[in-house]
Amino acid sequence: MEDNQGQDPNRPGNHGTERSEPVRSRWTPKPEQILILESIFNSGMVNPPKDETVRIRKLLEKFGSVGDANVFYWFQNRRSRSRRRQRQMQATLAEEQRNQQAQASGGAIQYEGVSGGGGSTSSLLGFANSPSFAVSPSYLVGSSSSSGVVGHEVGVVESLFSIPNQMGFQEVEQGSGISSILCPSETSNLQYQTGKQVCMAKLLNL
Amino acid sequence: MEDNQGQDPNRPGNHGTERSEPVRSRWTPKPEQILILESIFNSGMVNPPKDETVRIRKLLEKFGSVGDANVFYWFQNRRSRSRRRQRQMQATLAEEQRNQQAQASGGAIQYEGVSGGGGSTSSLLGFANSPSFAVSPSYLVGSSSSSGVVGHEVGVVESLFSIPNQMGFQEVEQGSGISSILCPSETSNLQYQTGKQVCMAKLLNL
DNA sequence: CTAGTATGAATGAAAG
DNA sequence: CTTTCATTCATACTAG
Repeated sequence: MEDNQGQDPNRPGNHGTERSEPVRSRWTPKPEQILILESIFNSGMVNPPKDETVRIRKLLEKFGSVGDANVFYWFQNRRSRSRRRQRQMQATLAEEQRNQQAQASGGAIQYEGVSGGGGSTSSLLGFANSPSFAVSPSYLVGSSSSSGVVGHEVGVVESLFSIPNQMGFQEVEQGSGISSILCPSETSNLQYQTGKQVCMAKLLNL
Repeated sequence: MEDNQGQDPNRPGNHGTERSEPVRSRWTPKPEQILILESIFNSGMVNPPKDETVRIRKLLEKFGSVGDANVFYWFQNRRSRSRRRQRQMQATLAEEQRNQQAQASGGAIQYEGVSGGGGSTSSLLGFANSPSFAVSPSYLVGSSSSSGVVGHEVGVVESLFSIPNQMGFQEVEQGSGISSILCPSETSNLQYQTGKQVCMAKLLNL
């Protein structure tokens, strides 16, 4: 078992190390899958209930094998690490502020370039904060499985925009402003390896 | 209570994370302790009463510091995750039955289970599936003296076989049948990290 | 090759 | 009991 992801070698970092990985000991989400997950997460559903998890899993399965547990773990890890980062950033910030006493000129300390400007909490694609958006019962409607074709993801992404907002909306994260999903700032780091993919847009060949 | 496992240097990935935290914040059960706990759980006592918890704690303390709370939590988590696993397995099976499509290979990432398959109730030491074992009121009754094996832990395990057998023994459910403790099927997965220890026998150098 | 990092998975602890 | 949080471990990947 664990035969997931055996049919999509278009990984950016799939350089000459392994040509064909027979079995993967753990789930390695595809870029499209990460996009979907990030979108959902950024749209506010940071903790999907059980039934939603199943729905998300089914969505993700169009791009590669994935189980409910993977989705569950993904959200749990995402939440946890997002919070941790936030906390550390705050701690660092506070410390820097304390240290500023010795710095007369100071003040130009940034961390990740969270130029949070606006209050627009969401996706460049603008689907989550659209008022009339929130009630569609399915994440994805059609979108047949185009397995392996590289240019087709766009259609997939398009058809992705119908996610219900029926979440508890417990925490819409920090006030520094969420930047784009496609080019995330610190708050939504979706690259899952160092420099593996710098930007989601690039990642999907958009 | 924090100085448990003061002799566990086999940390493979000791990446430089902590710079000032020498003590471990949470209890990390030793292999022997896990064996004991699993044995008890598998023998039917899935929810030990208070006094039994104390007794179990005292037993476990022979192999490392542990508190009553740890034992309590362990059983609670064990119960909960066992249930969850079973539920998820049922759901997955039902769904696959409904689908019955062309999905021969592919994703078998399970929720919390590690692909059970083995129906063979085989214990490498052959003490768990002894007919008189499952119904015995003690955790682990005699029948030691299977020595001659290589590990030092054997002695420890042997000394484990002397437990005052006087428990309430309330519930003996788990209708799917108790599998081996040492090489668990999905009903009793005792490895607490993927690949960390594949089998309890291996874990104890047996 | 080795070292470092990001992250999936596991699980102890605790909250609800 | 169920769900969530926090910590830890193992692994996939990148860089050097």
